[in-house]
Amino acid sequence: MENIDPFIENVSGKIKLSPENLGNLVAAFKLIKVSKKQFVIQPGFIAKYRFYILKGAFRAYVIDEKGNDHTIQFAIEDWWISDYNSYIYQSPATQFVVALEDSLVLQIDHDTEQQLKASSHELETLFRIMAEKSTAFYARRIIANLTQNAEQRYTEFVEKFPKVTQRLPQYALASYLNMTREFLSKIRNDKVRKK
Amino acid sequence: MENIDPFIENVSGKIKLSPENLGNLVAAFKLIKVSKKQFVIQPGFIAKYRFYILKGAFRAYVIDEKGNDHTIQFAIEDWWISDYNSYIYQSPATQFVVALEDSLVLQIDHDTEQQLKASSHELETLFRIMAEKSTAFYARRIIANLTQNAEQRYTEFVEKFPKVTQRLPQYALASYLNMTREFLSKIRNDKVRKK
DNA sequence: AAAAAAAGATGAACTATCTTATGAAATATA
DNA sequence: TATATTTCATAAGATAGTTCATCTTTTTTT
Repeated sequence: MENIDPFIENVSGKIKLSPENLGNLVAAFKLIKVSKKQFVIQPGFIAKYRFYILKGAFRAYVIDEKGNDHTIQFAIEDWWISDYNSYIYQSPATQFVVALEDSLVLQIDHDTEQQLKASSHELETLFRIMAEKSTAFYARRIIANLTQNAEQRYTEFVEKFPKVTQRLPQYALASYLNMTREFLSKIRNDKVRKK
Repeated sequence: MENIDPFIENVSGKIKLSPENLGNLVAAFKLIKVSKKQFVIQPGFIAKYRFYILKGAFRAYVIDEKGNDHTIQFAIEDWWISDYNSYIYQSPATQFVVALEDSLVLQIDHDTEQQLKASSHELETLFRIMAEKSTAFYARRIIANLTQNAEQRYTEFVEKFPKVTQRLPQYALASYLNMTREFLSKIRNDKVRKK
């Protein structure tokens, strides 16, 4: 069996669960191997699961009319990922979610999550806290997009998520930061020259 | 006493509460009059409250280094507003939240909300649902910003929120849509000419 | 109702970022 | 390990969106 300690720690950092609730929570997740380039969510299909990453890296993105892709979310170890509009409303996804590396994830399906939340106040609280943190995280991203120029967004991202930066293809990071890959390439090079 | 039926309906649309919980919920809110141009949240201070708007309109915004302001959120009747990073983490706000009209709001403070959520599984569920919806809403805004150009963002906003559009100063809408007031003015005028 | 202040329109000059194209480097695959 | 594929770098030309400055209209204040 795989080591799920990081998951336990992640959850415990949000709320202290009773042994029973923790047991039920863990039991609700299924351990899944996802190989590189494999999709776990695709547009048109309902996102049945949300994923906790034990090992590996994922990218969620949409493709616009012109065929350009735009990264909505990254996730490496100890992050969660899904297409939340699809998952929460159980409506067709608009995003692709793909593994960037051979990965190992804990998967929970929407129905099971609902039962879990209904079964225990404590577990409901856990998911409430997770949702609140997501809201706050997205709000910060919106503010960054509104107030910063391309170079500032890049610099801030690297500072905040150095580990993520190293494992991402540059074109994916560029599309997350709302700029072209060419422009990100230029920014990085200008930075090096300045030094 | 003011009519709070819209609030009851808003909550009931998210979850069916027991009479007792509904009573406790309502009791936790305080009815407040806010006059036009009055601030309910300011940078540097902790956002102690979140607000439900019974009547009126609000705008949340940040001011960047250059002195330009950027609208993070609007709210009219039956919307919630706060600086969520500040409210959730009880850390200093970065946003201003100001009344655009003479308004009437229901206000709940952070401590009371925590007690409420702790006191009842059902109420915890309510706030979990609210947080999930906020997450999904913000995700859609991020996607719109990544995938659409200025005119498309404007057109979509007007379609989605016609009532909000009518009550907002144009400069505030421009800054929400991540463009200058001059450019929004041009877009609107180009649209009129096309017809 | 007049005066002052704020909001919106307009246009010309400017610039941050994009587009297109091409070659080099790195990575994946046969 | 050779070949194919993907990613990254670079640069010139194009453009969506900004900046600045002025004028008109609307709203607020006196």
